[in-house]
Amino acid sequence: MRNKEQTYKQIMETAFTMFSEKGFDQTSLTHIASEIGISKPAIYYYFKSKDELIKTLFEMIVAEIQSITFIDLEELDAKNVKSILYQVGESAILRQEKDLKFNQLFNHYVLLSTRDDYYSEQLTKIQKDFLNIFENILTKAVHLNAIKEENIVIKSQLLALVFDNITTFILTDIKLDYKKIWREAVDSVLKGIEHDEQ
Amino acid sequence: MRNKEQTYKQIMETAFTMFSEKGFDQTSLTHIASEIGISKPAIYYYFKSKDELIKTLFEMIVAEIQSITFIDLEELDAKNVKSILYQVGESAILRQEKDLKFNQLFNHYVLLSTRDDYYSEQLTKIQKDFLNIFENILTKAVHLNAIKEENIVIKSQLLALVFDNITTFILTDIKLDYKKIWREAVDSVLKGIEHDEQ
Amino acid sequence: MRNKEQTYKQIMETAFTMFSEKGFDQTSLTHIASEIGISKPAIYYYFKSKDELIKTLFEMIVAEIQSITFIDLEELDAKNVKSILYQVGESAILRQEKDLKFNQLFNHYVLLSTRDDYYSEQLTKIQKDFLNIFENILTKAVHLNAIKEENIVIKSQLLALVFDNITTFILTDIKLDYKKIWREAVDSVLKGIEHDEQ
Amino acid sequence: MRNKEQTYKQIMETAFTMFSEKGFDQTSLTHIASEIGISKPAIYYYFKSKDELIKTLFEMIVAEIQSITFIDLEELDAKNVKSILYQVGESAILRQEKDLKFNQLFNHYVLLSTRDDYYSEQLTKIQKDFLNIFENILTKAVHLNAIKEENIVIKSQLLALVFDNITTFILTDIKLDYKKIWREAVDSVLKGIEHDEQ
DNA sequence: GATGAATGAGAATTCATTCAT
DNA sequence: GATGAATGAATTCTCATTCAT
Repeated sequence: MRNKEQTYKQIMETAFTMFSEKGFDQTSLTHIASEIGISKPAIYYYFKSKDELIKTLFEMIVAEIQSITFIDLEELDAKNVKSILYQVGESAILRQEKDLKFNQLFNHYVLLSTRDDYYSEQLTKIQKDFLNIFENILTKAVHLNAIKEENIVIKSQLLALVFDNITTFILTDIKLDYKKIWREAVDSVLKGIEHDEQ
Repeated sequence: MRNKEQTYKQIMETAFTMFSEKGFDQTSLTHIASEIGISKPAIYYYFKSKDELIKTLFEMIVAEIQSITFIDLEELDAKNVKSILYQVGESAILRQEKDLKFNQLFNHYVLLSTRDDYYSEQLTKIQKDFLNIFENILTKAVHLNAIKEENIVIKSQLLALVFDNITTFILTDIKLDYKKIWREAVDSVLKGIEHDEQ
Repeated sequence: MRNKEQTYKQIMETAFTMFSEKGFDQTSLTHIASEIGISKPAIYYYFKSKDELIKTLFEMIVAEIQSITFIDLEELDAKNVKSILYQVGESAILRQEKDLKFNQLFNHYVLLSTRDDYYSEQLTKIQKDFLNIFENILTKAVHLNAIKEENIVIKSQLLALVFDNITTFILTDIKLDYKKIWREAVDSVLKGIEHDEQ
Repeated sequence: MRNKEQTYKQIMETAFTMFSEKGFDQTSLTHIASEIGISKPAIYYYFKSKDELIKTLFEMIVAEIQSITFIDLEELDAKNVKSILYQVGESAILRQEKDLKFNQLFNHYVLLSTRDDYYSEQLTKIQKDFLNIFENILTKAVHLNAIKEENIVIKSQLLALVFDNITTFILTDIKLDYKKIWREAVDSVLKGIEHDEQ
């Protein structure tokens, strides 16, 4: 009741958890408020509407995704292409296994995007950025002479699809060795286009 | 509209369309009934509750998925492993591009599964079946001496993930050459483990 | 619970009374429903929204006003101009004294019209019709040679204003002899323009 | 904005405008506060409650009405009865055309009076004062031998009703020549009871 | 087979009001 | 003098569900 920042944070965190677990429609502000132990109108003090809360949370998530998937291409050199690629996937797998809620919530936004243009546009942007990451890595690798310029657009899209779906599969009850699968993906895709010294 | 079977069918079809477009929570029985031009209680004549309608629809979808993804391993021989794999993906891509609603609705069930054990269990089964398809193909290919026995479990899981995510990506606004991506996936995965005569 | 027409009528009547007594904002659907002894959603079965209930009631009132203020000009002849005018006012005064709620509710619509174009337009129409009634009577009287053609537009507007405000004043606690006032208005206005035989 | 008096004035002025435009129920303290640029609780520093703000504003209006409708009977003499009466109406019409908000707000209090005895009593008093003004003028005119003592109570009430409704009609979209109507009213009412020299 | 009429529960939102600071 | 933070109560409205007919 005293600390503004704290209440705000609590709302965001509780919303994050509840939305990720039950979706937007099944999570009422009454639920959120009573979970935190505040009154419903208190939420309205911080957010103009439920939609605004959902949107604010989305922006937070987007920012986080962008910071997480950021890769410094400067680090890339002829020798470490593969290990960088391994690492990108492995760190995502690790994070996802630790914070299942994150991707879960993200999926709710994906469905929300089918009925709301704002989310639809934003998500398309994110997905494109995401595809670009792998294309940029492979393109740079070509310039570095680490791999041959062969079908690299398609190959990078393939990697992106695998990467993306691994994080989704982790949400299911199916326990696979996702790290190995990712390494296999990287290996398979690069096999044959790596230069000899690699 | 008088005919029992017909009304039932109409309810199922309308539910299919509306659920896929707006999700379960955003589709009320009132909407469905008025879309068909029947009264709301009429739905209760055919389905005990909204949940039961959702479940019945799910069972229909599951049956359809199983019939669609069925592959007759008998057809497989040493020479056509790759083309069979190509075909599996391509026919799925074709179908999906024609009937976006199907996968869209499936995604709603995926999210529903996070808060309902019944769906969670069913979906896990489906995903496992799905993983098995590719494992069975590759295993058979090994027996047929078409490919070497090298990491084939992981490889088949990799193919399954790509296959699965292609159908999901088709739903987004991002237009990629999914057929090429799938061929690349098959090629990459089999590269190096194919026997010479292949 | 059984009779559709009855429930509808009850809602309309209760809304009529409560709206006229407390205005639209201070009358909640909960109030109306509990006054009738039905549930709140029952009202929604008959009216799409509170606004629609308000509008339906308005249309009823407008129809009633039109039927009440209708005057058959055919009845008018050179001898009865004054007595017809007396009668118009007296019957309105009588009705208003019997059904205070009616004009009270009408006043709420007048205020509503300041924030809703629909009501604003409708009310302007009604007021104009109303002004026309007196103009038509006086014009006809001129044709009948009952009165001289002298300032009759202004005179008819004057009568309309008096007529209108009498019904409003009746709502207040001030008891005046409204019939006498109305007769005085008619007499004053016609004085000097009546033809000799009148 | 720092100054106590000034903030008080701003609240009163903003309340005046907003209440007159949207009525009491549709004007929230939040609206008023944000319009002024102060916090909602600040209003509570000056007024115990919303009701008190409404009441204070009412008292201000009543005072203004009384000052506006005050007529110095001393000015009246046998020659200027009509011109004084013309003037009373014309200045009211002029003022009203300039400040529509005033009468609009007054109307809100009229409706409020139907559910609140305080306003009901106050308004009755005002209306009576108002009726008295015209009665006093005509009575004085009789004493001055300007007009005959004939039905002057009813006549003065008639004038009051016309006067009152003119200011109300100005609020509607109907543009009439209110000055002419008023003159017609005065002329009609006095016609026949004026003394010859008049 | 189907519906008209109705309901209880619960949703988002707004408001006047309070109080520690 | 003024406000940030919060609340209880109320509002409109929607929904899944029921049941007599």
